[in-house]
Amino acid sequence: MVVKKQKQTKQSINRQELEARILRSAEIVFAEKGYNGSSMEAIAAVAKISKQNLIYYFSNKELLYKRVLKEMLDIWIEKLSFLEKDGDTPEQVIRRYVHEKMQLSRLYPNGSKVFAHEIISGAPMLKDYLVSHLKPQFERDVKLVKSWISKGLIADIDAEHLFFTIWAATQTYADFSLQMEVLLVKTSLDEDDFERAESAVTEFVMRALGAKKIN
Amino acid sequence: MVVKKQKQTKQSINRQELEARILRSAEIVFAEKGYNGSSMEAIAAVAKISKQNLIYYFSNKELLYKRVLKEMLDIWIEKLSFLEKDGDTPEQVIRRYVHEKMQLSRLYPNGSKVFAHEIISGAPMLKDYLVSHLKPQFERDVKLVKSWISKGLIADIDAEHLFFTIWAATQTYADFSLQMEVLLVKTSLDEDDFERAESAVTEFVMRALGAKKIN
DNA sequence: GTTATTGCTGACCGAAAAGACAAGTTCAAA
DNA sequence: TTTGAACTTGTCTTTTCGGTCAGCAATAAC
Repeated sequence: MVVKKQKQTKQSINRQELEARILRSAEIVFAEKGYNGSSMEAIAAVAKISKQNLIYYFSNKELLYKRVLKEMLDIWIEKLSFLEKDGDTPEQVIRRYVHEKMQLSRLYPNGSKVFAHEIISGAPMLKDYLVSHLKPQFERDVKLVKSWISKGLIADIDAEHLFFTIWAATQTYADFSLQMEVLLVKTSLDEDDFERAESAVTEFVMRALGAKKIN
Repeated sequence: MVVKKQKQTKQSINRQELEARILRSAEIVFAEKGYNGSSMEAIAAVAKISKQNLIYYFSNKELLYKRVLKEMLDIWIEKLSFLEKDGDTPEQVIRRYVHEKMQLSRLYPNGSKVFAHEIISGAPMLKDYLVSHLKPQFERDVKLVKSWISKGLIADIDAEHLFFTIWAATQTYADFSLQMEVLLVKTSLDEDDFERAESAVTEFVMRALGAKKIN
């Protein structure tokens, strides 16, 4: 792809920084309030600019929302490519997959929540993207898992539902973190919690694959 | 508890029916739009009554929302008591637990979604309920699982995170059903899908517990 | 049948929010 | 230093929404 070389003026730098700050702010508000519950005013307040200025950068709410969603999804698609490196065993591939997904829950909890709100709501703004981007990757990954099964490398499990379970089990640490905080009596999930979570989920998945040795 | 005997007039019967219809309608709308995105007008439209009449039955939106949430949670708490019946093995208890949870996802997808929206949003109206009702049950259930571990009845797994994983893996079939429909190229998840899902999840959990035989 | 209670509706209000618009300010290039 | 573009803000309009209120209609109690 050709990227137009842009002169870096004081303005253009400010612009980039401010856009990024707006997107982060929007993510926070959308995660907490959903699309309808979030006002441009509230987002502007978090970004510490006026509402009118926010509208100058993102001319309307829907556009801003879609940008937030798309940023999250692009990161996911990128990080979760289920590629086999040479010499990797299925176990290694899946282990890395779970690790990456868990990282994403930890690093981008707000984006994850925005996505969750959107899917639960019937994905009015996202369905096309799911079909065009997520589905091909899903189908490729399922095919790979099935080939492992037919080669006898892993147990004969339900490949599609394996993915659903991995996604659910990892994403829950972003979306439902509040429930866990209440149950574990913590104000927020810390690094240790995520480590425990990751090793619990990893072990869970490894056993599902029929791995002989766990550690 | 003493229940006051109420005369069953034509009016009181209608009232009960209409209240129930309103609650079902509210559940549908809240599931799709979340609290903020749902208008009383929209709920009234689904229930096929006027907005004013809706307000006559439920004097404000917050109250209606809390009723919807509470109904769902009461059902969950009731169905998901992790009680050992005499002679049950841990495997049987957990198998039944997964089965019940899966049933709830199938039978009450809308209530589940309302709950999910609420938790993701930081549970502004639910935190107290979680602490007072869900937490004690969780702690009791975790204790039981840990006792099984110490008796060597099941593998040495992380009890807390086992629950988180089971909840996530089962609830995802209600909350994220749209994503699955897209990926599996279906208009809705049918009975077969739920059966496949349940047996996949059950098998995963059973393996995690270290069960020797799967089928 | 008369009265009291319950159920229901149309008209209205105030608050919040999206966005348009115009005016002013800062900055970079000539 | 001037000029035009990029940036910022205050004001205003329109729409949506939660909720009130007065009055009408149906039903139950006597």
